[in-house]
Amino acid sequence: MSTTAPQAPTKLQLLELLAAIGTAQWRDFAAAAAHHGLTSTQAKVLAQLDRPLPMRGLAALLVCDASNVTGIVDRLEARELVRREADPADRRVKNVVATDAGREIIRRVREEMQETHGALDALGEAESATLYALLERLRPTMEKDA
Amino acid sequence: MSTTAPQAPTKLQLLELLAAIGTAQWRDFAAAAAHHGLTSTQAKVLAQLDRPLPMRGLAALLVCDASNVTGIVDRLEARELVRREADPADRRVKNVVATDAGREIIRRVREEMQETHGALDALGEAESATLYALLERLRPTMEKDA
DNA sequence: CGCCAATACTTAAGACCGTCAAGTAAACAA
DNA sequence: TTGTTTACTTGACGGTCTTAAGTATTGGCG
Repeated sequence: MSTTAPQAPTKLQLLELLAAIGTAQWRDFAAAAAHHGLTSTQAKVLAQLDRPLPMRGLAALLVCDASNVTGIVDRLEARELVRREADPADRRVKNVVATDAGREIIRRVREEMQETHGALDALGEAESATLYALLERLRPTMEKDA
Repeated sequence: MSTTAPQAPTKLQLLELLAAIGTAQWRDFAAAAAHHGLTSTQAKVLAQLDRPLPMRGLAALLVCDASNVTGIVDRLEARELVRREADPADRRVKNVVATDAGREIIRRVREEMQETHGALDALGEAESATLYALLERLRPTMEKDA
């Protein structure tokens, strides 16, 4: 009953494995960020800023209170990694934009991550594709809130 | 060129997907913990206490400084979810033990997690097995530190 | 044995993250 | 205009985490 197919794991085992992978990934991210003097939260914010985003939008992406974002952006702005720009259409809104320095630093963090996670290189192309497809199926359900 | 096999994802795509899944999982865990008045850190500690562990051991598992553990255990102990017991063999050591209440509360958190992540139920048995095997292969490399 | 280094834990100070409650300013609608 | 909603900030408070210093115990070594 188990020639080619691996043993079927219990749901709990799978859950725990997923958690282990998740925390390992998070630790690597935090380490890479720290290496550049950023907290993981700061790096996470910077990672969203491919395009300008209002404070409110950032809060939504981070799933946290808007007042929290104020402080994080304050600290990033103090280091010139980010800029607040007035929105011409609505003067209540402040759009957060990554500076060149900001883009550069997050690029490096990602690079370092990618380097570290060369772990993925251990997978062949077919395996990568399979993993990707499976995770892609999990995603929508997991990102719905409880 | 894509009859049965899915498209091969770039390493970056896979990395981002893995991150997305990781943070979704973490959010669910935090939410379940909060539902029982625990921070995610506290829940994480409680989750380790299947068996008694010295403070030092906890710090190692959490990959953080020992002084940090003192505070976390203080708060858990104040709520009677955990107890410090003197180690008979080495009087410097304090073993942390989950109380019945502690075991019960973490059981419920897990249950709620498992409930939420009924997302995994969407996978068939064979798919679960494949996913498990793939993640299991990633694990050792990812858990090595940078 | 007596001394000294290593180990386990705690304490205190300081930074950051996160929440809630309250406040300001602008937009918008009746 | 008046009142409501929306975007953001501020302040207070608790939790997490680090670093540096301090206490107690262990264990090695002359």
